[in-house]
Amino acid sequence: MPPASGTFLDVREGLAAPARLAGYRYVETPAFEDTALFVRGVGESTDVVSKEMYTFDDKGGRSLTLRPEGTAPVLRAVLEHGLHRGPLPVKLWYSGSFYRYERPQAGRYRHFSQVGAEALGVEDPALDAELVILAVDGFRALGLRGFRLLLNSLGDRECRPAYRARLQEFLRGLDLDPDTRRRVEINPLRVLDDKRADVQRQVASAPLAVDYLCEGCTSHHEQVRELLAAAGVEVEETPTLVRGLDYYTRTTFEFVHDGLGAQTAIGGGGRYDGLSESIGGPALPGVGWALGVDRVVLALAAERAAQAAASAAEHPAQPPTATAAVSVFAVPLGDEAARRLFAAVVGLRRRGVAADIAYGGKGLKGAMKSADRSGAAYAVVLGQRDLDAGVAQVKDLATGEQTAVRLEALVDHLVHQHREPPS
RNA sequence: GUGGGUGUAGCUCAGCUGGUAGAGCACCUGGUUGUGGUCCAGGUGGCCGCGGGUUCAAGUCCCGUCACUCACCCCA
Repeated sequence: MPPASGTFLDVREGLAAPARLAGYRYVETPAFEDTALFVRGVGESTDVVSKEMYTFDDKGGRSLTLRPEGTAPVLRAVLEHGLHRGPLPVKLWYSGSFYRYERPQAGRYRHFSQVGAEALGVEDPALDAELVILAVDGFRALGLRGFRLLLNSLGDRECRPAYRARLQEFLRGLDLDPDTRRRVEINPLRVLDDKRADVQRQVASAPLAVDYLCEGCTSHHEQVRELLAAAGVEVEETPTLVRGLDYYTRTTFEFVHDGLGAQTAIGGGGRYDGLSESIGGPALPGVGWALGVDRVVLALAAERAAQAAASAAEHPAQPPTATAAVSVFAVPLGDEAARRLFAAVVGLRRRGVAADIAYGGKGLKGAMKSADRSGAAYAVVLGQRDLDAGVAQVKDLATGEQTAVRLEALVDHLVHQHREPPS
């Protein structure tokens, strides 16, 4: 709801802007997909698939699922429409709502919003680096400061099996609860990601993926790091970083922030070279990220609150800032004036000037109050007296200064004023 | 799926050991028959989340239920 929705929109556009500049093109996929896409793509052993999906049967008996993430749908759409047969890489971005059936809490909603970007068809570490840089630039452009980038490599189909077996062996020797023991068998890497202190203590000495990477993965990871360093992006190597979706290989990263309550991630992603095959497509490497719009909004709010608290210590409380929705607000007195000003407002809008008018035959005082609340720079008052004189009163709401402007020249005058706003 | 907290005016909240609903802000009107912000006066606005129970009497006590919220697991 406004006014927060304004920030929401800014964040959504701010996160997408760098990707657009980098040649990513917009893709829009359906809000729901065949359930099997997520089961096979995201992975049956993940929490997302095993307990967090909004799944239902449609009237034709098909099992559908409200999308819990964006990568599998984008890849599905690319394969279905043959974009991977055109020039590579295929670079796409998206923005929209995603759904996960979980108990909501601060920063975690059942219906949330993400902006995502994917680069498909080329296995080049420069794409991994490009994407990370685009996300960092998006955050920075929005004014976000207190975020960190965690980076890891999970290996590929060549080296991951050996690591997985070694890790499994280690985890089986620990004292873990039944749920976690089950996870050791299905998806051992994710046990490393457990936040609980006693689990963390036990896995502190676990074997790490970095130590088991094959030559190809080591080289890929090294190149990503070098490119990020060259771009001035600070990285925290985090060997225990494992993401909750099964399709990641090699590069894995997460952006974290402290202002989200119990949540920390404001975005994440990585490489997913096997995903295409697992959903029945050809071999098609890919890398991408998803950034949480709601979470970035919260992170920005947390930073602003911290800043306000800091400056409140030095300065007295500042008045709430009115959001300027329009720059001109028309105040008509009587039917004839209302017709004339309505036409003027329409004319202003058509020439790119944000304008509004008092509706409902409000009295002068009430209409002026509306003008004030609207945040407009100018009010235009028109009554019978002015009509008789062939003018309208243009009032600068900041200074209170008021000048008569001939009616024929009113729109031109305001357009001009709008381009050269009062100091 | 598990645990805690909260549901009263548009918003933020008060309402004591049960006695029939309040404040501030917002909104509207007037003070000013053609001028906003400040000030003053007045006004609109409540199935007290919903259902049941106890009682002469329930916003208040009891049971159930729903919603919201925070946290766990996990994730954006």
